[in-house]
Amino acid sequence: MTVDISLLRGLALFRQLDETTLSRLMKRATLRRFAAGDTVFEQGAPARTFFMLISGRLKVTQVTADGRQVMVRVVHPGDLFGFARALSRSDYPGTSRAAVDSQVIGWPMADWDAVVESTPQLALNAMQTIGQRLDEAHTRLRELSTEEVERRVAHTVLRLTQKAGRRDGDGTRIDFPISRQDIAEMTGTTLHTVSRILSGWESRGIVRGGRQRLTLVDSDALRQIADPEI
Amino acid sequence: MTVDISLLRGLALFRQLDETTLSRLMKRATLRRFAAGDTVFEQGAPARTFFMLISGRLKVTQVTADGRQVMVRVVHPGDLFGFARALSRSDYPGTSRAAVDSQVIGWPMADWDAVVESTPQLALNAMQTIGQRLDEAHTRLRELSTEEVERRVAHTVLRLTQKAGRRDGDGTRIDFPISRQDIAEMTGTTLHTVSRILSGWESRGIVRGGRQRLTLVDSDALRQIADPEI
DNA sequence: CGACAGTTTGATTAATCTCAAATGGCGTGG
DNA sequence: CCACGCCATTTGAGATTAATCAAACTGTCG
Repeated sequence: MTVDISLLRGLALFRQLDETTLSRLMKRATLRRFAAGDTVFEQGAPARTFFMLISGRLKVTQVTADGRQVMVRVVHPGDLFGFARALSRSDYPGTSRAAVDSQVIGWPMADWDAVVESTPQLALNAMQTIGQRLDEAHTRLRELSTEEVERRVAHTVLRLTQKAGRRDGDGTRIDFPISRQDIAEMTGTTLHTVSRILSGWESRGIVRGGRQRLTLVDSDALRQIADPEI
Repeated sequence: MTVDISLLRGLALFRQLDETTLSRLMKRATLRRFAAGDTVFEQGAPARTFFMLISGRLKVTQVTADGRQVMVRVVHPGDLFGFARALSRSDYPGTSRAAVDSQVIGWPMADWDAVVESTPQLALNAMQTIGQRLDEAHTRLRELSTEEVERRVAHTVLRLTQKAGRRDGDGTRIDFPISRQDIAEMTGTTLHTVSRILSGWESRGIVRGGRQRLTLVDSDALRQIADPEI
Protein backbone atom coordinates (compact mmCIF):
# COMPACT_ATOMS: atom_id res chain seq x y z
CA MET A 1 0.00 0.00 0.00
CA THR A 2 2.45 2.56 -1.27
CA VAL A 3 1.57 6.17 -1.89
CA ASP A 4 1.22 8.15 -5.07
CA ILE A 5 4.23 10.37 -5.69
CA SER A 6 2.10 13.19 -7.00
CA LEU A 7 0.94 13.80 -3.42
CA LEU A 8 4.42 14.95 -2.51
CA ARG A 9 5.03 17.17 -5.49
CA GLY A 10 4.59 20.78 -4.55
CA LEU A 11 5.26 20.26 -0.86
CA ALA A 12 8.09 22.50 0.26
CA LEU A 13 9.81 19.76 2.20
CA PHE A 14 10.28 17.60 -0.88
CA ARG A 15 11.22 20.26 -3.32
CA GLN A 16 14.52 19.67 -5.09
CA LEU A 17 14.27 15.92 -4.67
CA ASP A 18 14.54 13.92 -7.89
CA GLU A 19 12.04 11.32 -9.06
CA THR A 20 14.15 8.38 -7.95
CA THR A 21 14.61 9.67 -4.41
CA LEU A 22 10.95 10.49 -4.13
CA SER A 23 9.77 7.09 -5.23
CA ARG A 24 12.22 5.45 -2.86
CA LEU A 25 10.75 7.53 -0.05
CA MET A 26 7.22 6.70 -0.97
CA LYS A 27 7.80 2.97 -1.05
CA ARG A 28 7.87 2.89 2.71
CA ALA A 29 5.05 5.33 3.23
CA THR A 30 1.45 4.59 3.99
CA LEU A 31 -1.57 6.80 3.56
CA ARG A 32 -4.18 6.99 6.27
CA ARG A 33 -7.45 8.81 6.73
CA PHE A 34 -8.80 10.16 9.99
CA ALA A 35 -12.31 11.38 10.63
CA ALA A 36 -12.87 14.61 12.56
CA GLY A 37 -12.22 13.90 16.22
CA ASP A 38 -10.02 10.84 15.61
CA THR A 39 -6.68 10.58 17.34
CA VAL A 40 -3.57 10.14 15.17
CA PHE A 41 -1.33 9.46 18.12
CA GLU A 42 -1.49 9.83 21.88
CA GLN A 43 0.86 11.61 24.28
CA GLY A 44 3.30 9.13 25.82
CA ALA A 45 2.75 6.39 23.24
CA PRO A 46 5.89 4.89 21.67
CA ALA A 47 6.73 6.91 18.57
CA ARG A 48 6.88 4.31 15.81
CA THR A 49 5.79 6.51 12.93
CA PHE A 50 6.38 10.05 11.74
CA PHE A 51 3.88 11.86 9.58
CA MET A 52 3.04 14.51 7.11
CA LEU A 53 -0.40 16.06 6.85
CA ILE A 54 -1.74 15.97 3.29
CA SER A 55 -5.17 17.42 3.80
CA GLY A 56 -7.35 18.50 6.70
CA ARG A 57 -6.21 20.02 9.97
CA LEU A 58 -4.87 18.62 13.26
CA LYS A 59 -4.59 19.97 16.77
CA VAL A 60 -1.60 18.92 18.87
CA THR A 61 -2.07 19.22 22.61
CA GLN A 62 -0.10 18.38 25.74
CA VAL A 63 -1.51 17.67 29.15
CA THR A 64 0.47 18.93 32.12
CA ALA A 65 1.20 16.87 35.22
CA ASP A 66 -1.67 18.58 37.02
CA GLY A 67 -4.10 17.92 34.22
CA ARG A 68 -4.30 21.24 32.44
CA GLN A 69 -4.26 21.13 28.68
CA VAL A 70 -2.15 23.27 26.37
CA MET A 71 -2.40 23.42 22.61
CA VAL A 72 1.11 23.15 21.26
CA ARG A 73 0.23 23.84 17.68
CA VAL A 74 -2.11 23.44 14.78
CA VAL A 75 -0.87 21.21 11.96
CA HIS A 76 -1.58 22.52 8.47
CA PRO A 77 -1.38 20.59 5.18
CA GLY A 78 2.25 20.07 4.14
CA ASP A 79 3.48 20.11 7.75
CA LEU A 80 5.63 17.33 9.15
CA PHE A 81 4.55 16.17 12.61
CA GLY A 82 5.26 13.48 15.15
CA PHE A 83 8.97 13.44 14.28
CA ALA A 84 9.90 12.54 17.85
CA ARG A 85 13.12 10.94 16.66
CA ALA A 86 14.44 14.34 15.66
CA LEU A 87 13.91 15.47 19.23
CA SER A 88 15.68 12.33 20.43
CA ARG A 89 12.56 11.05 22.11
CA SER A 90 11.11 7.60 21.88
CA ASP A 91 7.57 8.62 22.68
CA TYR A 92 5.22 11.28 21.38
CA PRO A 93 5.33 14.39 23.57
CA GLY A 94 1.75 15.32 22.71
CA THR A 95 -1.56 14.08 21.38
CA SER A 96 -2.65 14.92 17.85
CA ARG A 97 -6.28 14.86 16.89
CA ALA A 98 -8.02 15.57 13.59
CA ALA A 99 -10.10 18.77 13.74
CA VAL A 100 -11.71 17.86 10.42
CA ASP A 101 -11.47 14.81 8.18
CA SER A 102 -7.80 14.51 7.33
CA GLN A 103 -5.33 12.56 5.20
CA VAL A 104 -1.90 11.73 6.48
CA ILE A 105 1.19 9.92 5.20
CA GLY A 106 3.25 8.00 7.71
CA TRP A 107 6.76 6.56 7.62
CA PRO A 108 8.32 4.07 10.05
CA MET A 109 10.25 6.12 12.60
CA ALA A 110 13.14 3.69 12.14
CA ASP A 111 13.57 5.13 8.66
CA TRP A 112 14.15 8.65 9.96
CA ASP A 113 17.89 8.44 10.41
CA ALA A 114 18.38 6.55 7.15
CA VAL A 115 16.21 9.00 5.27
CA VAL A 116 18.01 11.98 6.71
CA GLU A 117 21.47 10.55 6.17
CA SER A 118 20.82 9.41 2.63
CA THR A 119 18.99 12.53 1.57
CA PRO A 120 20.98 15.52 2.84
CA GLN A 121 18.75 17.91 0.99
CA LEU A 122 15.82 16.55 2.95
CA ALA A 123 17.84 16.84 6.14
CA LEU A 124 18.32 20.53 5.47
CA ASN A 125 14.64 20.97 4.72
CA ALA A 126 13.60 19.08 7.80
CA MET A 127 15.97 21.12 9.90
CA GLN A 128 14.50 24.31 8.55
CA THR A 129 11.07 23.01 9.34
CA ILE A 130 12.05 22.30 12.91
CA GLY A 131 13.87 25.61 13.01
CA GLN A 132 10.75 27.45 11.96
CA ARG A 133 8.84 25.64 14.63
CA LEU A 134 11.44 26.80 17.14
CA ASP A 135 11.06 30.33 15.89
CA GLU A 136 7.30 30.11 16.34
CA ALA A 137 7.74 28.75 19.84
CA HIS A 138 10.00 31.70 20.69
CA THR A 139 7.45 34.10 19.33
CA ARG A 140 4.79 32.61 21.55
CA LEU A 141 7.17 32.66 24.52
CA ARG A 142 7.77 36.33 23.93
CA GLU A 143 4.06 37.00 23.69
CA LEU A 144 3.22 35.00 26.82
CA SER A 145 5.98 36.75 28.73
CA THR A 146 5.28 40.32 27.83
CA GLU A 147 1.80 40.80 26.43
CA GLU A 148 -1.53 40.99 28.14
CA VAL A 149 -4.21 38.52 27.18
CA GLU A 150 -6.07 40.60 24.61
CA ARG A 151 -2.94 41.16 22.51
CA ARG A 152 -2.01 37.47 22.70
CA VAL A 153 -5.44 36.47 21.49
CA ALA A 154 -5.20 39.05 18.71
CA HIS A 155 -1.85 37.67 17.54
CA THR A 156 -3.18 34.13 17.66
CA VAL A 157 -6.29 34.95 15.65
CA LEU A 158 -4.18 36.80 13.08
CA ARG A 159 -1.90 33.80 12.70
CA LEU A 160 -4.84 31.41 12.39
CA THR A 161 -6.53 33.44 9.67
CA GLN A 162 -3.21 33.67 7.88
CA LYS A 163 -2.49 29.95 7.98
CA ALA A 164 -6.02 28.65 7.72
CA GLY A 165 -8.04 31.53 6.36
CA ARG A 166 -10.81 31.17 3.79
CA ARG A 167 -12.72 34.07 2.31
CA ASP A 168 -16.25 34.22 3.63
CA GLY A 169 -18.33 37.16 2.52
CA ASP A 170 -16.74 40.36 3.77
CA GLY A 171 -14.25 38.54 6.00
CA THR A 172 -11.81 35.69 6.40
CA ARG A 173 -12.99 32.64 8.24
CA ILE A 174 -10.82 30.16 10.10
CA ASP A 175 -11.25 27.03 8.05
CA PHE A 176 -11.71 24.46 10.78
CA PRO A 177 -13.79 24.16 13.96
CA ILE A 178 -12.10 26.08 16.74
CA SER A 179 -13.64 26.71 20.13
CA ARG A 180 -13.06 29.46 22.71
CA GLN A 181 -11.49 26.74 24.81
CA ASP A 182 -9.03 25.97 22.00
CA ILE A 183 -8.01 29.60 21.72
CA ALA A 184 -7.65 29.76 25.50
CA GLU A 185 -5.31 26.75 25.38
CA MET A 186 -3.26 28.45 22.70
CA THR A 187 -2.90 31.72 24.59
CA GLY A 188 -2.57 30.57 28.16
CA THR A 189 -5.84 31.94 29.45
CA THR A 190 -9.38 30.74 30.20
CA LEU A 191 -12.29 30.26 27.87
CA HIS A 192 -14.19 32.89 29.86
CA THR A 193 -11.63 35.56 29.16
CA VAL A 194 -11.45 34.60 25.49
CA SER A 195 -15.22 34.74 25.24
CA ARG A 196 -15.32 38.20 26.79
CA ILE A 197 -12.62 39.45 24.45
CA LEU A 198 -14.25 38.04 21.33
CA SER A 199 -17.65 39.40 22.37
CA GLY A 200 -16.03 42.80 22.75
CA TRP A 201 -14.48 42.58 19.32
CA GLU A 202 -17.72 41.39 17.77
CA SER A 203 -19.60 44.38 19.15
CA ARG A 204 -16.97 46.60 17.56
CA GLY A 205 -17.36 44.81 14.23
CA ILE A 206 -13.87 43.34 14.20
CA VAL A 207 -14.86 39.66 14.10
CA ARG A 208 -17.95 37.52 13.72
CA GLY A 209 -18.27 34.64 16.14
CA GLY A 210 -20.25 31.44 16.25
CA ARG A 211 -20.15 27.96 17.66
CA GLN A 212 -16.62 26.69 17.00
CA ARG A 213 -16.34 29.32 14.32
CA LEU A 214 -14.56 32.62 13.91
CA THR A 215 -14.43 35.08 11.05
CA LEU A 216 -12.10 38.05 10.93
CA VAL A 217 -13.80 41.07 9.41
CA ASP A 218 -11.61 44.06 10.19
CA SER A 219 -8.03 42.83 10.09
CA ASP A 220 -6.59 46.36 10.31
CA ALA A 221 -8.35 46.93 13.60
CA LEU A 222 -7.13 43.58 14.91
CA ARG A 223 -3.57 44.30 13.85
CA GLN A 224 -3.87 47.58 15.72
CA ILE A 225 -4.86 45.68 18.86
CA ALA A 226 -2.06 43.15 18.37
CA ASP A 227 0.63 45.77 17.84
CA PRO A 228 -0.48 49.22 18.95
CA GLU A 229 1.59 51.84 17.17
CA ILE A 230 3.17 53.37 20.22
CA MET B 1 44.15 30.89 12.64
CA THR B 2 42.60 27.46 12.65
CA VAL B 3 41.43 25.71 15.78
CA ASP B 4 42.83 22.74 17.65
CA ILE B 5 40.82 19.60 17.00
CA SER B 6 41.10 18.48 20.59
CA LEU B 7 38.64 21.23 21.50
CA LEU B 8 35.92 19.38 19.65
CA ARG B 9 36.63 15.91 20.98
CA GLY B 10 34.15 15.04 23.62
CA LEU B 11 31.47 17.45 22.46
CA ALA B 12 28.27 15.55 21.82
CA LEU B 13 27.64 17.27 18.54
CA PHE B 14 30.88 16.00 17.00
CA ARG B 15 30.81 12.52 18.33
CA GLN B 16 31.07 9.81 15.67
CA LEU B 17 32.91 12.09 13.28
CA ASP B 18 36.23 10.74 12.03
CA GLU B 19 39.54 12.61 12.21
CA THR B 20 39.47 13.68 8.58
CA THR B 21 36.01 15.17 8.80
CA LEU B 22 36.85 16.94 12.01
CA SER B 23 40.00 18.54 10.68
CA ARG B 24 38.16 19.60 7.54
CA LEU B 25 35.57 21.24 9.77
CA MET B 26 38.16 22.98 11.88
CA LYS B 27 40.01 24.47 8.93
CA ARG B 28 37.29 27.01 8.47
CA ALA B 29 36.72 27.67 12.14
CA THR B 30 38.04 30.53 14.23
CA LEU B 31 38.37 30.77 17.97
CA ARG B 32 37.35 33.95 19.75
CA ARG B 33 37.37 35.17 23.33
CA PHE B 34 34.80 37.43 24.90
CA ALA B 35 35.09 39.19 28.23
CA ALA B 36 32.14 39.22 30.62
CA GLY B 37 29.61 41.71 29.30
CA ASP B 38 30.83 41.58 25.70
CA THR B 39 28.36 41.06 22.89
CA VAL B 40 28.91 38.11 20.54
CA PHE B 41 26.20 39.20 18.14
CA GLU B 42 23.36 41.66 18.14
CA GLN B 43 19.68 41.11 17.37
CA GLY B 44 18.90 42.03 13.76
CA ALA B 45 22.52 41.95 12.57
CA PRO B 46 23.21 39.92 9.42
CA ALA B 47 24.02 36.37 10.49
CA ARG B 48 27.38 35.70 8.89
CA THR B 49 28.72 33.25 11.47
CA PHE B 50 27.38 30.38 13.54
CA PHE B 51 28.99 29.39 16.81
CA MET B 52 29.67 26.85 19.46
CA LEU B 53 30.42 27.79 23.05
CA ILE B 54 33.61 26.18 24.34
CA SER B 55 33.83 27.69 27.78
CA GLY B 56 32.00 30.32 29.80
CA ARG B 57 28.34 31.18 29.67
CA LEU B 58 26.17 33.35 27.41
CA LYS B 59 22.75 34.92 27.76
CA VAL B 60 20.58 35.21 24.65
CA THR B 61 17.89 37.87 24.82
CA GLN B 62 15.28 39.30 22.50
CA VAL B 63 13.76 42.74 22.70
CA THR B 64 10.10 43.06 21.79
CA ALA B 65 8.69 45.77 19.54
CA ASP B 66 7.59 47.73 22.61
CA GLY B 67 10.99 47.51 24.22
CA ARG B 68 10.54 44.77 26.79
CA GLN B 69 13.32 42.24 27.09
CA VAL B 70 12.96 38.46 27.22
CA MET B 71 15.73 35.98 27.89
CA VAL B 72 15.40 33.28 25.28
CA ARG B 73 17.99 30.99 26.76
CA VAL B 74 21.29 30.51 28.50
CA VAL B 75 24.07 29.01 26.37
CA HIS B 76 26.17 26.39 28.13
CA PRO B 77 29.54 24.98 27.00
CA GLY B 78 29.10 22.57 24.10
CA ASP B 79 25.95 24.30 22.86
CA LEU B 80 25.58 25.44 19.28
CA PHE B 81 24.16 28.94 18.93
CA GLY B 82 23.50 31.61 16.32
CA PHE B 83 22.63 29.01 13.66
CA ALA B 84 20.16 31.38 12.03
CA ARG B 85 20.57 29.63 8.70
CA ALA B 86 18.94 26.53 10.12
CA LEU B 87 15.91 28.64 10.92
CA SER B 88 16.02 30.06 7.40
CA ARG B 89 16.77 33.53 8.68
CA SER B 90 19.41 35.88 7.40
CA ASP B 91 19.72 37.85 10.62
CA TYR B 92 20.17 36.93 14.26
CA PRO B 93 16.82 36.81 16.06
CA GLY B 94 18.41 37.74 19.38
CA THR B 95 21.39 39.27 21.10
CA SER B 96 23.94 37.06 22.81
CA ARG B 97 26.16 38.43 25.54
CA ALA B 98 28.89 36.81 27.63
CA ALA B 99 27.86 36.49 31.29
CA VAL B 100 31.44 35.55 32.20
CA ASP B 101 34.66 35.39 30.18
CA SER B 102 33.94 32.95 27.38
CA GLN B 103 35.54 31.11 24.47
CA VAL B 104 33.69 30.52 21.27
CA ILE B 105 34.35 28.83 17.92
CA GLY B 106 32.75 30.37 14.85
CA TRP B 107 32.15 29.11 11.34
CA PRO B 108 31.10 31.12 8.27
CA MET B 109 27.35 30.78 7.96
CA ALA B 110 27.84 30.11 4.26
CA ASP B 111 29.41 26.79 5.24
CA TRP B 112 26.31 25.62 7.05
CA ASP B 113 24.56 23.98 4.11
CA ALA B 114 27.77 22.43 2.81
CA VAL B 115 28.70 21.13 6.24
CA VAL B 116 25.28 19.65 6.80
CA GLU B 117 25.05 18.11 3.35
CA SER B 118 28.52 16.62 3.41
CA THR B 119 28.31 15.38 6.97
CA PRO B 120 24.94 13.68 7.40
CA GLN B 121 25.88 12.48 10.84
CA LEU B 122 26.40 16.08 11.88
CA ALA B 123 23.09 16.98 10.28
CA LEU B 124 21.37 14.45 12.50
CA ASN B 125 23.16 15.74 15.56
CA ALA B 126 22.38 19.33 14.73
CA MET B 127 18.77 18.44 14.18
CA GLN B 128 18.60 16.76 17.55
CA THR B 129 20.16 19.82 19.11
CA ILE B 130 17.54 22.05 17.56
CA GLY B 131 14.92 19.48 18.45
CA GLN B 132 15.93 19.57 22.10
CA ARG B 133 15.75 23.31 22.00
CA LEU B 134 12.23 23.02 20.63
CA ASP B 135 11.36 20.66 23.44
CA GLU B 136 12.69 23.14 25.98
CA ALA B 137 10.71 25.92 24.38
CA HIS B 138 7.55 23.84 24.63
CA THR B 139 8.25 23.13 28.27
CA ARG B 140 8.53 26.83 28.96
CA LEU B 141 5.38 27.50 26.95
CA ARG B 142 3.53 24.97 29.05
CA GLU B 143 4.83 26.54 32.23
CA LEU B 144 3.99 30.08 31.17
CA SER B 145 0.53 29.00 30.12
CA THR B 146 -0.50 27.02 33.15
CA GLU B 147 1.65 27.78 36.18
CA GLU B 148 1.64 30.68 38.56
CA VAL B 149 4.79 32.72 38.95
CA GLU B 150 6.30 30.96 41.97
CA ARG B 151 6.24 27.56 40.28
CA ARG B 152 7.74 28.97 37.10
CA VAL B 153 10.57 30.53 39.05
CA ALA B 154 11.08 27.25 40.90
CA HIS B 155 11.33 25.28 37.65
CA THR B 156 13.74 27.82 36.21
CA VAL B 157 16.01 27.76 39.24
CA LEU B 158 16.01 23.96 39.21
CA ARG B 159 17.01 23.91 35.56
CA LEU B 160 19.73 26.49 36.13
CA THR B 161 21.30 24.58 38.99
CA GLN B 162 21.11 21.43 36.90
CA LYS B 163 22.78 22.93 33.86
CA ALA B 164 25.14 25.31 35.60
CA GLY B 165 25.37 24.07 39.17
CA ARG B 166 28.56 24.05 41.18
CA ARG B 167 28.82 22.65 44.69
CA ASP B 168 29.23 25.41 47.24
CA GLY B 169 29.25 24.37 50.88
CA ASP B 170 25.93 22.78 51.72
CA GLY B 171 24.32 23.80 48.46
CA THR B 172 24.57 24.15 44.70
CA ARG B 173 25.41 27.52 43.33
CA ILE B 174 24.53 28.82 39.87
CA ASP B 175 27.92 29.19 38.31
CA PHE B 176 27.55 32.56 36.61
CA PRO B 177 26.24 36.00 37.61
CA ILE B 178 22.49 36.02 37.39
CA SER B 179 20.30 38.87 38.59
CA ARG B 180 16.71 38.97 39.77
CA GLN B 181 16.01 40.86 36.57
CA ASP B 182 17.46 37.97 34.53
CA ILE B 183 15.24 35.46 36.27
CA ALA B 184 12.26 37.74 35.71
CA GLU B 185 13.06 37.85 31.99
CA MET B 186 13.24 34.06 31.93
CA THR B 187 9.90 33.56 33.66
CA GLY B 188 7.81 36.37 32.27
CA THR B 189 7.45 38.39 35.44
CA THR B 190 9.01 41.42 37.15
CA LEU B 191 12.17 41.66 39.21
CA HIS B 192 10.04 42.78 42.17
CA THR B 193 8.03 39.61 42.16
CA VAL B 194 11.15 37.46 41.76
CA SER B 195 12.79 39.29 44.65
CA ARG B 196 9.80 38.69 46.90
CA ILE B 197 9.71 35.02 46.00
CA LEU B 198 13.43 34.49 46.58
CA SER B 199 13.30 36.38 49.87
CA GLY B 200 10.50 34.11 50.94
CA TRP B 201 12.48 31.01 50.02
CA GLU B 202 15.57 32.34 51.73
CA SER B 203 13.69 32.83 54.99
CA ARG B 204 12.54 29.21 54.70
CA GLY B 205 16.12 28.05 54.13
CA ILE B 206 15.51 26.83 50.60
CA VAL B 207 18.02 29.11 48.85
CA ARG B 208 20.74 31.58 49.70
CA GLY B 209 20.69 34.82 47.73
CA GLY B 210 23.20 37.53 47.03
CA ARG B 211 24.03 40.14 44.48
CA GLN B 212 23.79 38.39 41.09
CA ARG B 213 24.17 35.14 42.93
CA LEU B 214 21.93 32.26 43.89
CA THR B 215 22.61 29.03 45.76
CA LEU B 216 20.10 26.23 46.05
CA VAL B 217 20.23 24.64 49.49
CA ASP B 218 17.13 22.50 49.84
CA SER B 219 16.41 21.07 46.41
CA ASP B 220 13.72 18.73 47.69
CA ALA B 221 11.73 21.65 49.04
CA LEU B 222 12.12 23.50 45.77
CA ARG B 223 11.03 20.49 43.75
CA GLN B 224 8.00 20.32 45.98
CA ILE B 225 7.17 23.92 45.10
CA ALA B 226 7.79 23.29 41.41
CA ASP B 227 5.63 20.18 41.26
CA PRO B 228 3.37 19.85 44.29
CA GLU B 229 2.38 16.22 44.67
CA ILE B 230 -1.32 16.77 44.35
C1' DC C 1 35.24 55.06 51.23
C1' DG C 2 31.68 56.55 48.36
C1' DA C 3 28.61 55.89 44.41
C1' DC C 4 25.82 52.95 41.97
C1' DA C 5 23.67 48.95 40.46
C1' DG C 6 21.09 45.53 42.23
C1' DT C 7 17.95 44.25 45.78
C1' DT C 8 14.32 44.48 49.20
C1' DT C 9 9.96 45.86 50.87
C1' DG C 10 5.44 48.35 51.26
C1' DA C 11 1.09 50.17 49.38
C1' DT C 12 -2.01 50.46 45.76
C1' DT C 13 -4.08 49.20 41.47
C1' DA C 14 -5.36 46.57 37.62
C1' DA C 15 -5.86 42.39 35.13
C1' DT C 16 -7.56 38.06 35.01
C1' DC C 17 -9.07 33.88 37.22
C1' DT C 18 -12.65 31.52 39.65
C1' DC C 19 -17.15 30.51 40.78
C1' DA C 20 -21.85 30.68 39.29
C1' DA C 21 -25.64 30.67 36.31
C1' DA C 22 -28.19 31.62 32.22
C1' DT C 23 -28.55 31.39 27.21
C1' DG C 24 -28.57 29.57 22.63
C1' DG C 25 -27.30 26.90 18.41
C1' DC C 26 -27.07 22.48 16.41
C1' DG C 27 -27.20 17.72 15.65
C1' DT C 28 -29.95 13.81 16.42
C1' DG C 29 -33.19 10.37 17.76
C1' DG C 30 -37.92 9.46 18.04
C1' DC D 1 -39.43 16.61 10.49
C1' DC D 2 -39.37 18.58 14.83
C1' DA D 3 -38.52 18.68 19.75
C1' DC D 4 -34.98 17.78 22.99
C1' DG D 5 -30.75 17.73 25.09
C1' DC D 6 -26.09 18.75 24.99
C1' DC D 7 -22.30 21.45 24.57
C1' DA D 8 -20.34 25.78 23.56
C1' DT D 9 -20.86 30.30 24.71
C1' DT D 10 -22.04 34.43 27.23
C1' DT D 11 -22.25 37.23 31.21
C1' DG D 12 -21.97 38.69 36.12
C1' DA D 13 -19.80 39.17 40.71
C1' DG D 14 -16.21 38.48 43.74
C1' DA D 15 -11.53 36.78 44.82
C1' DT D 16 -6.71 36.80 43.92
C1' DT D 17 -2.44 37.20 41.79
C1' DA D 18 0.98 39.94 40.28
C1' DA D 19 2.03 44.47 38.12
C1' DT D 20 2.90 49.13 39.09
C1' DC D 21 4.36 52.93 41.76
C1' DA D 22 7.40 54.42 45.35
C1' DA D 23 11.23 54.41 48.39
C1' DA D 24 14.74 52.66 51.27
C1' DC D 25 18.58 49.63 51.69
C1' DT D 26 23.17 47.33 50.71
C1' DG D 27 27.07 44.86 48.79
C1' DT D 28 30.77 45.74 45.42
C1' DC D 29 33.81 47.90 42.57
C1' DG D 30 36.60 51.66 41.35
